[in-house]
Amino acid sequence: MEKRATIKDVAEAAGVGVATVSRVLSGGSASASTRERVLAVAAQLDYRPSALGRNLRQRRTGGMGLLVPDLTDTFFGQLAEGVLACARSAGEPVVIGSTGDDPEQESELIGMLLEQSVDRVIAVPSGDADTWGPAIRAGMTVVFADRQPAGAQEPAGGSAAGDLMLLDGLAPAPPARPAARPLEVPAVLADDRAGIRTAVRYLRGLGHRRIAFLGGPGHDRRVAAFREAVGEPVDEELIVFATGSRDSAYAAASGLFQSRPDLSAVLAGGNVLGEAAVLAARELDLRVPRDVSLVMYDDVPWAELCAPPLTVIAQPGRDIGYRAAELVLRAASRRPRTVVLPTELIVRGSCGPRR
Amino acid sequence: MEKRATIKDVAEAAGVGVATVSRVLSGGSASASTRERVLAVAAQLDYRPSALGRNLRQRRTGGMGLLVPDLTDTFFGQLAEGVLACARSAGEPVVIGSTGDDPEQESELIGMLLEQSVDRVIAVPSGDADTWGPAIRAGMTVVFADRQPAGAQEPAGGSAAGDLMLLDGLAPAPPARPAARPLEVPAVLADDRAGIRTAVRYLRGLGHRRIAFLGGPGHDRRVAAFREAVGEPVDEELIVFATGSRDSAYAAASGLFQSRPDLSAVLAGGNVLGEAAVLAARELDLRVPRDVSLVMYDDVPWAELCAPPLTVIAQPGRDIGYRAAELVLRAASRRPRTVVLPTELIVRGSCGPRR
DNA sequence: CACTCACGTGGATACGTTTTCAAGCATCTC
DNA sequence: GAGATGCTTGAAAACGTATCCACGTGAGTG
Repeated sequence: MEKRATIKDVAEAAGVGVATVSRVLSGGSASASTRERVLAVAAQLDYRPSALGRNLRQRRTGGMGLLVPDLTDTFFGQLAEGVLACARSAGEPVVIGSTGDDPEQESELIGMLLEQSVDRVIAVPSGDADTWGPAIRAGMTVVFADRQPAGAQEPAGGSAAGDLMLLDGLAPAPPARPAARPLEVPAVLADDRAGIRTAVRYLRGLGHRRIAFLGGPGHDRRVAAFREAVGEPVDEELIVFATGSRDSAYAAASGLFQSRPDLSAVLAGGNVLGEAAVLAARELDLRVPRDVSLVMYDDVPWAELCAPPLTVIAQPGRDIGYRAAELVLRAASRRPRTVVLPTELIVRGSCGPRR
Repeated sequence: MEKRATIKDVAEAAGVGVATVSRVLSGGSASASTRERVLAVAAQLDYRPSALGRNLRQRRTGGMGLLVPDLTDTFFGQLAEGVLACARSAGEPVVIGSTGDDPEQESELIGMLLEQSVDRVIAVPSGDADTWGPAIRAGMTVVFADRQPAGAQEPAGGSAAGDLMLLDGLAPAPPARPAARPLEVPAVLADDRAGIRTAVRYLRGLGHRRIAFLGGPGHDRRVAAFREAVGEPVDEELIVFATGSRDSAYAAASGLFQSRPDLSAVLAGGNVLGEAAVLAARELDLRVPRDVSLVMYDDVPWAELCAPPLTVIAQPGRDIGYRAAELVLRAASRRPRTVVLPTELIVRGSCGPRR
C-alpha cells in the first residue's frame, strides 16, 4: 500500500479532533456545520477508514468466514454465491476456506479464522462436535448450512456431542441438562426428510421396490430420511457410501450396480453422486430410465442436459447461503433459530415404471 | 471472542521482553535456551499471535483477495479451488468476492479489499484499465487469471489503457513509453489461441465451413483467436455475444440457431455457453452432432454426461488458480511474468462430419 | 590488557482506529 | 442571576504486534 490519508489527516485538514471525525463517519452526533466540513474534507482527501485500525480497536475482524467442502461441487458454489450476495449487500468481506470434507483441514481452517479474529462463520461442517466445540467456546458465532455435524441430531441421551447442542427445529425441545448450559448452534437446512420422502413415494408409485441410496459425506440426515421413508425392512446392501471425491463416488455407484443387478431405482444423495450414477450406468450399459430409474438430490443446470434429463430433488442452495449469512449477521441482536427451507421434486425424464 | 493470551502474557510468563517473544515466533535470532523457554510457555498458554495486531503494525493484511465472476460457473469453482489449495499450503487466508461480471461490482469489491488493506489479489477481471488502475496505483499486487482486461491486449498504440500495461507474454516486447513507466500486471492464462486454433482445424477437417462462435464476457482473446483461426472473410453474423447470465446465454444460442440455420458447427466460448447451446439445440430439434457439431471451451465433469458427450477444449482451471496464487505470493521477491498454460482438445462425441 | 565486534536482549514507539471522559459552552429553569 | 441541563468537542487511552535502537555481555583480536 502506498500511503493513504488517515483519520488524523482528515482531522487536521478540517481543524477538528480525530474523535469528531470518527463520530461523524460512524454516524455519531455532531453539529451540522462540523459534519458538513468533515465530510467535505474526507471526500476531498479520498479518505477511507482503515479496517485494520478499527479491527484492532474492536478486537474483532468484520465480515464472516465461510467453510465449504468443495467449490467444484455446483451446489456449494450456489450456496457460496448466496452468502456472498448477502455479505455484499452488507458491505462485509468474506474469507473462504475449502475443507475437502476433511475434519482435519476444517480444524486448521477454524484455527486460521480464530487467528484472524473472524468471529462469525457459516459452515457446511465436516467434523463433529469435537471439531466445533473449541471454536464455539472461543466465542465464535457459527451457523451451519446444509448440514449439521454428525451425531448431533439427537440432543437427548448421553451423546459424545458433549457440550455442543444443535437447534434442530425438527426435534422436540431438549430436556434440561444437569450441568453446564449447552452451546446452541443454529442451522439453515433444506427439508431433506420431506424431499426424500416425496422422491421415495414417487418411485414407489412407479412400481419400484428395490431402491438404492447413494450417500456421501454429510448425508446422514438424508440417509435417515431414506430409511424412514422406505419403511421397516431396509436392505442394508442398498445403502452405499462414498467419500467426497468423484472417483470414490464413481466406484460406489459402479459397485452398487454390479453387486445388485436387481435394483430398479437409485436415489443419489448429491449432484456429484448423481453424476457418478449416470456415468456408471452408462458404462455398464444400463439404460436410464428403462433399466434403472434415477433421482438426484440437488438441482444443477446440467441436470437438464442429461439424456434423459434428470429428475431431481431441488434444494435452494443460494437461499440456504443467503439465509445463513443473514442469521450470522443478525446473531448479535436476535438469537437465531434453525430454519428449514422447502425442497421440490422436479420430475424430468430419468424415472420410469419398473421394468 | 472471549479472551486470548497476548504476546505480553507470554513475555511475562517466560520472564522475557515482548520483543524477544516476537522474535522467537517470527524466526528471528535468539539464544537456544530463551527460544526453548518461550516456545514452551507459548504452547502451554495456547498462545496464538493475533493477526489483528500484526496487520496493523505492518499496515497490510496477510493473505490475498480473490475476485471471480460467478462461483456457480464450474470453471471458476475449479479456479478458486486452485487458489485455495495454494493459500492453504501457505497458511494464508483468502477473502473472496463474486463480481457477477459487472465492472461496477468489481470496483466496489476492489474498494472493499483496499479498505481491508488486502494488498495482494488475484482476479478474473471484468472491468478495464479504468477499474484496475486505481488499485494498482494504490500499491496492490495483482495477478490476473484466465483473462486480461479488455482493450489491454495491444500494449502499443495510444490506447485508453493509459498507464496500465499488461505483460502478455505472447506479444512482442512493448516499445519504450515516453512518459511514466507503465504499471505491469502479470497474468496466468490458458493458451486460448492454440486451443481455439486446434478446435477450428478439427472442425474444418470434418468439413465444416460455417462455424459460429458463442462468446461471453471476457472472451475477447478467444474471439480474436477464432477470427485468426477462421481466416480472412469472417462472417460477422456467426459471432454472437451473451452476458454472463444463463438466460442471456440461452437467448444468444437460440437466436443464433434460428437466424442462421445454415451453420453446421458451433464453438462455445465457455461452459455456460456450451450448456446453453445444448439446451437451445434440443429445443429447436437440432440433433448433435448430426445437425450441428458442438465444441465447448472448458472441460467440466458434466461434459461427459451429455448425450452425446461433449467435445471440449480443456483448460486447467485448478492449475490456473494455483499458479496465480503462487505468483501473487512470490511477487515480493521475484517479479512475476505472465504464464500461459496449455489447453487440450478432448474429442468426445459432439462433432461429426458436415451433413 | 584495551579495544572491537557480534550477538542476545528489552524498552519504547508506531500502526489507525474507537471510545471514554471531562471540559466548554449555550440554553433553560426557578 | 445562579444553578442545572444538554449538546458538541478534543485529548488521551487502549487494542496486539513488529521493529528500531541502545544497552550489556561475551568472545576474539591486536
